[in-house]
Amino acid sequence: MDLLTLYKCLSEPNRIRILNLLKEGPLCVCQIQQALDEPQVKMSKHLGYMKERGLLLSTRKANWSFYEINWDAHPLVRPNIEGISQSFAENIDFTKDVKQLEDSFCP
Amino acid sequence: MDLLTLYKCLSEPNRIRILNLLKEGPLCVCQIQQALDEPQVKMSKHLGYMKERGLLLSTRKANWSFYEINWDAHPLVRPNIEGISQSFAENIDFTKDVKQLEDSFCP
DNA sequence: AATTCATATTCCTTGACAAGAATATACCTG
DNA sequence: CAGGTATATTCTTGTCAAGGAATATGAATT
Repeated sequence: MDLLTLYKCLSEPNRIRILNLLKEGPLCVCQIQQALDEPQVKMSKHLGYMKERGLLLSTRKANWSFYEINWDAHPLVRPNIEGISQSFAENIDFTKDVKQLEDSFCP
Repeated sequence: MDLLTLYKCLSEPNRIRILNLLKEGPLCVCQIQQALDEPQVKMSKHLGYMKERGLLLSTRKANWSFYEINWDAHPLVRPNIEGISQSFAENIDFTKDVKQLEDSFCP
C-alpha cells in the first residue's frame, strides 16, 4: 500500500471513526454500525473501500464479517492511527462511539 | 489545523512532491515550479490550498512569495512529512525533483 | 505612467467519491 | 427448500476538487 492511498483512506470522517474503533481489535460490521449509529450500507462501503486498498483485512465467520486494521500495510499506519484518538477528540464524538460500542452486541 | 484537513492536504501527488521539497526549508514559487516542471498556475493553486488550511506559511518579498511548512500546524505533520521521502521513493520521481531544484534559480 | 516579472484568481470542464434507495449475495436454521 | 439475518453491490444524484486557459494583482524598473 502506498502512502498516497493511506492518506485517501484517512481523509474521510466516517473512516476515521471506524479506524478509531478498530484500533483496539477486530470488529464485525454490525457492531461498527451500532457504535457509530450509521446505516449499514454506509459502513459496509467504507469498510470495503479500506479493505480494497489494503488498510483493512477481513475474515468471514458464518454470517458475520470481521474487519481489522492491517498494521503492516505501511510504516505510517501505526503512528497515524494511534494519533487519531487524541487529535480528533474535539471534532468528532469519539467518546460516544466508544460508549455505544460497549453497549453493542453481535448476535 | 485538524487532522482530517491535514490528510486532505496529503492526499494529492503534486502536494506531496511540493512538501518533499519544502521539507528542507522555504522556497519561492518559481523554484518549486522549476523543480517539479509543472505549470505555474498549478503550483500556485496547490500552495494556496495548503496555506489556506494552515499547513504552509508564506511571506512575500518583493515579487516573490516564499512558502514554508508550518511544522506546528499539528503534531502529526512532522512524522508524516519526514516519512514521505522514503515512502514515495518508488512511486514519485523525487530524485528528479530534488535534482532540478538544485539547478533552479530564483532571479 | 508604462512595462515587465512573479504570483494569484476566475471560469469552465471533468473526474472521483459520498450518500441514499433498492436489490443482491452469502450463510445459517427450521 | 423456504425464510431470515448479516453483509455486499448496483444505480443515481450531488458535491468537491483538479486541470487548463485566460485574466488579474502586486511590486519593481525604466
